[in-house]
Amino acid sequence: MSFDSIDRRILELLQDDGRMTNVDLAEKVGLTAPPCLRRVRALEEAGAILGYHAEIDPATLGYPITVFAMVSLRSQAEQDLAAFEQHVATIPEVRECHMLNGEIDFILKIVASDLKGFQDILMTQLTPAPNVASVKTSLTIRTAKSLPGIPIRSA
Amino acid sequence: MSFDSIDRRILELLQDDGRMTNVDLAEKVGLTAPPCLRRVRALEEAGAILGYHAEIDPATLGYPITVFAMVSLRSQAEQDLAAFEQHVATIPEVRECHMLNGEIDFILKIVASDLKGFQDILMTQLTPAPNVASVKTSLTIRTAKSLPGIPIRSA
DNA sequence: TGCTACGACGCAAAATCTTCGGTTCCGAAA
DNA sequence: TTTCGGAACCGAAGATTTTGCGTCGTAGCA
Repeated sequence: MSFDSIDRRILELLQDDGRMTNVDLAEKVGLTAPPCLRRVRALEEAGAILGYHAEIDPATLGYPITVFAMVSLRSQAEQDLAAFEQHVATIPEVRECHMLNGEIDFILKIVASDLKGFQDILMTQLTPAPNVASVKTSLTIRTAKSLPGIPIRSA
Repeated sequence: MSFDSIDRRILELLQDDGRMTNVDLAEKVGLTAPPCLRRVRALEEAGAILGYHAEIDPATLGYPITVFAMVSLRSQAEQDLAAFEQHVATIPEVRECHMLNGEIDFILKIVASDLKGFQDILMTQLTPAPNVASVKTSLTIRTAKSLPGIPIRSA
C-alpha cells in the first residue's frame, strides 16, 4: 500500500475536518468529486482511515477533570497484563490505556466530573484491582496542545 | 446551556461516527432531518462540538512509534511554563502537551517514524530546550484502549 | 379561563452532494 | 506504432442537506 501526495493531502484535510463534503475535498486536492470519493473509500478500505469522530468539549459536557494515572503491576506476565487491560476496558472514564516500557507499566488517561468522581474511580476501581502495585496520578492543569492523529508529511 | 437526552444521544452518535449522514442521525434519535440538523448546528455553535476529525492509523502512515515524555522544568513561573508550551507547539511530532500538578510539569505524547527520529526530537528539541530540568521518556508497547472524547451519560 | 409569545417539530421543495456507468486521456510495454 | 491498464473527467440518477413555512404544545400572565 502506498500513498501519493494527493492521498496524503486527503488524509490531512480529513484529519483536520472530517465532515468536509466530498465536493469541497475534491476541489482542495485538485480532482473532481468521483475520483476523490474513490480515493477516500480506498483509504478507508486500506485501513488508513479508521473512522470519523466528533470532537466534543469535555468541560461543556460535564467532564472538567482529566487525570493521568501511571500504573505499575506486580507481575508483567502477559496474562496479567492482559487481565489489567480487560479490567480498564470496562471503566468508561478511562479513555486511553497505553502499555509502556520501563518502570511504569501503563499510563491511563481518565476523565471525571469532579474530584470526588475521580477519587471514587481511583479508590474503588484502580488501586484495589488485582495485581496493581502502585498508581501515581497527576491532575491536568491545562492542555496546551491537543492535535488529532499524526503529522502528515506532504513530501 | 443545557442538553437534553436527544442532544446527548446526538453527541454520542457523532462522537462514535462523525461522518454519519444527518438523515441517519435523525432516524436514530427519533427526529426528522431538519430539527436534527438544527440541533447539531446549535451544538456546534454552543461549543459542545469542537470539530470533526478522521482517525488515521499512525502505523499505516509511517508513524509506528508513540512515546510519552514526562518533562520537569527548572522554573514554574507562568512565563516559563508558557514559553515551554510555545516551544512544543512548534514541534509537529508532539501531538499533545498537558500541564500537570506534582513533580512532573508536563506530559507529552510524541509520535515518530522510527527510534532514530524520536531520538533526534528528544536530543535536539526537548532535552536542550530552555528551562528543561529533566525528560523521562517511555515507549508505548501497545495501546490497549483508545476512545475518543468522553463517556456520554444517557441520563 | 383565555390569550399571547415562544420554542421546537414536521412537511415540502430547492439546492447540493454522492455515486454510478461510460468515455477519454496518459504512460508503459510489446 | 499499437495495445493495455489505471485513473480522471463527464453526465445523470438517486440521496442528502438545507431552507421556508405552518402547526402544535407549553409557559407566562391578565
